[in-house]
Amino acid sequence: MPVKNFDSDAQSCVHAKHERRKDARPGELLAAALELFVEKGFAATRVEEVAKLAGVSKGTLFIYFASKEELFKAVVRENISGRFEEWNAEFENFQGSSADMLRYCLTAWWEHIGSTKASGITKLMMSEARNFPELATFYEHEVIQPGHALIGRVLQRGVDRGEFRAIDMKYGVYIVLAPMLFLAMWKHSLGACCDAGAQLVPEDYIALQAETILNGLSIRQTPPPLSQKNTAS
Amino acid sequence: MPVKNFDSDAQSCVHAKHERRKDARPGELLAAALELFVEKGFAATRVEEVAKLAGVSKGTLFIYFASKEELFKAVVRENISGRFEEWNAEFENFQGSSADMLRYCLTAWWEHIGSTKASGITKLMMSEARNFPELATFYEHEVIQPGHALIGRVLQRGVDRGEFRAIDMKYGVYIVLAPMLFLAMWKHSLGACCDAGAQLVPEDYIALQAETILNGLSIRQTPPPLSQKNTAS
Amino acid sequence: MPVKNFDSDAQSCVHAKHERRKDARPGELLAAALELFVEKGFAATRVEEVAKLAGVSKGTLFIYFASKEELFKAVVRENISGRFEEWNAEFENFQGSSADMLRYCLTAWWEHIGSTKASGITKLMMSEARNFPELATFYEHEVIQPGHALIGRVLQRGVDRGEFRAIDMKYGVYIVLAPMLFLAMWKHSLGACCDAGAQLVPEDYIALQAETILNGLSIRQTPPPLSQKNTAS
Amino acid sequence: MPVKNFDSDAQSCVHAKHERRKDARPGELLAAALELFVEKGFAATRVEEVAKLAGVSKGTLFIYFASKEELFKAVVRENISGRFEEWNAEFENFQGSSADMLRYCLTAWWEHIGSTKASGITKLMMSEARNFPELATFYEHEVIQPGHALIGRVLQRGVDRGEFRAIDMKYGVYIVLAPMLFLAMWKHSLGACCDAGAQLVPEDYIALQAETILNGLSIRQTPPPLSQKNTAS
DNA sequence: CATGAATGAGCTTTCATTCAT
DNA sequence: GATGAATGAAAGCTCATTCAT
Repeated sequence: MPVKNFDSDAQSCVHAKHERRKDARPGELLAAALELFVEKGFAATRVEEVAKLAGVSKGTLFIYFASKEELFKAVVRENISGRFEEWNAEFENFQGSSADMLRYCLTAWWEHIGSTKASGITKLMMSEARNFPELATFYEHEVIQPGHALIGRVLQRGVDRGEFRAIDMKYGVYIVLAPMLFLAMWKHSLGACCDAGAQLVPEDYIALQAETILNGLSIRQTPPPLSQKNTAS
Repeated sequence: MPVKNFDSDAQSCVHAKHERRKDARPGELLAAALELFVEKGFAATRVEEVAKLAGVSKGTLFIYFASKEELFKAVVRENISGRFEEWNAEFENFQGSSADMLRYCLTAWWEHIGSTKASGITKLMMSEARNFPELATFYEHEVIQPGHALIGRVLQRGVDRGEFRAIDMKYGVYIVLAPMLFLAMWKHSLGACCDAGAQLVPEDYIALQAETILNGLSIRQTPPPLSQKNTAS
Repeated sequence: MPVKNFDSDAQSCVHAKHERRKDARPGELLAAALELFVEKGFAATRVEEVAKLAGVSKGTLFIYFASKEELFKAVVRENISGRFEEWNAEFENFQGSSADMLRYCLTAWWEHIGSTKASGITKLMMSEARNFPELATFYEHEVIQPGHALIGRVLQRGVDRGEFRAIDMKYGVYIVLAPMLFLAMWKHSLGACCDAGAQLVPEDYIALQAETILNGLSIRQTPPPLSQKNTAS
Repeated sequence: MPVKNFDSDAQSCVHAKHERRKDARPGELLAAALELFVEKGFAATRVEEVAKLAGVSKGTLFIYFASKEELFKAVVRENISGRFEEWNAEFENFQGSSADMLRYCLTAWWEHIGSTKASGITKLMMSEARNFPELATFYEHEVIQPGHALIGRVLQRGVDRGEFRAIDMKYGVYIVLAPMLFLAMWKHSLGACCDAGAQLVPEDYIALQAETILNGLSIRQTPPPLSQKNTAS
């Protein structure tokens, strides 16, 4: 994830009062801001805390970001750099069953997004979208639409190849997305501070979701009987 | 809605016009606070706005709630009042297939929680849990654990009756919960302010999730082949 | 002067912490702001000082004025309330020589403007006009133009009646205005802090200016010889 | 202009291109500072702007001036360098009528001070005198007292030679000074940003002031009758 | 010497909280 | 009880000043 580029070994050197590290600063600040914004929310995070976590003074932050709001926008943008081009290419080249493709999607998502700080953006957007409509629009174009499109293509491939049952794709994508996005949010909220969450192993969560989804998408020999309200006595 | 509990008997007192609904104040404040906290988050909501929305002055709010934090806690507590006793009773009395039971769960959840303001609590907890650990614990005991237990019983009933395949219940409950909780959060965040979200019809979303989950939990005649990494050429 | 309306006996009562004097506040704040802005300039005056001088807290100031800049604008506007209507009426009704009229102008100006806090506005505008173009335009319309017009009428009356010699009125008005405005500015700057200024008695200053101006405007029997450069002695 | 004194011999040093004019730096900084201080006032001028206008970095400014205040003081001191010795010499040598002498004073003042950046000092002192008492005292000794003395001598010469009427010199000097100093201030404040000011031609302004002052100082054949309040015409 | 990244005191502004009415 | 004027701690942001390079 982009943020990682910057953290590297910032801690390893002794900082003098006026050490110049101009090109490293923005990344360090963005990483610090991401962490705190995700943890405490935008409004409850003080710029001084961000600066402190990045190892600089309050004033320095404002050299690189004109305002707290600009910092927020930069955090979101920084962590959304188009990964979709790469993923779409992977989709084109994938050889294998659609079930495998879907499993790969989920695993890769966890590996590259879910388990990294980038997953914090999901929680951040959910928490702050309504306070930053401009960012919400940006996020919709940069993440939601490409994401839906990609998952839609994966599912459609399965349908086209007779591997998945036909579904309304508009809602179908959420079969895959909802469990993953919930995981991302859970991880950064209750999962980070309550017992129930502490015990959840993401890989196991994903494994069960994957098999259930695949089973759910499969074409059954005998469909389950349509239910009538409180049918059986 | 839980909040209503508070106002409910407010009508019964007959005073002069100007003093009417005096004991309804806390309920009105809680409703206003829920709405604004959900929309803007705790920190970004001003108590004056809450008071205004409730039709009282800022000072009045502090007569009923010692601080903004106490107001927040009251909002959460008030809106997760134990409905589980009732629901557990429904579970005991339910006559019908486990598939129907699960469908009923999802439908009832939407009707009583998802579509009401109470769903905002889910978003609130996700956004603020880490700032209110005490509340997170409370929420875990009052909502998460009973919720998991209830869903767990529903699924276990299906397994026990040979209707659902056996799964690790610790993760199994999320098969049902994740799509619903994601819907609740989405509705109050991006869904409330971006195009993609505007077009989502919750009932249709839930219907597809329900059938997919049931299909996913079903015992298949022929299980899908275990996948090897990039099996087919 | 408008400002005076407010100072009255503010000091005479004992202030409790939360005493309510809502309608008196703006005036007290404007008076305090005028004093400090004139003394130290806009930028060098801190809002907290203004509040303190007005006997309120920092926060209170912002209840009445949205920003420091709005406070500044209000100070200027407050002290410019149209006195010109009244003065123009006086002009119409004046019975007497134009010399007397001019003397009366200067005396009245000192009495109602020059000697009061309102004269500080002159210094304030001179110091800050270029930082507040919007206010400069406002001041031009509300003060400069009516002022020039009024003085112009007074002088023109004298010319028309054969009392004053004919002059280009565009520059003529400054014969009267310059000495008065200089006095106002001097009084609030060097005059307030240096020995030379301390000894200047405004009434005497004005008396001499008046007689010299009148003499200067008079129609001489024998005009002074046109000078050639460095005429022989 | 005084500032030039500083640069003057800067051309004589022959270095490499990049090092050229090294010793001109302070002069360039002072010129830049004068311009900005006059335009925006001391407090509202940022040292970075001054440095930029002088073509150097912020840090460089502090090599030459210990603080912003010191820079301000240097600007004032630099621009009021004693021209009075020269002017007093001119006074001694002047051959001609006192009227001519006075006309020459006004013309020369405009030429050497009024029309140059040095006139900005007048505005600067008026605006900031009370924030810099030390400078005010300095200014009083270096400018005000010599200036008053010089003008006083000119007027006294006229009186002594029977050319001007006798006046109290303490106030008499302002007959000459007030219109000129007002012009200087006007030019750098409202005159620089409002329509009324834009149309004022200084030479014409001075010409009319000169003739009116001379007329006003002249000994009249028939003095104007002492006015009684509202005397009938 | 010159630079400009970094600092942090200081200022404007906000807003939860108080309390006289 | 209800009000809303008043408070002041706290937060965002600025900018004179420093100093390693």
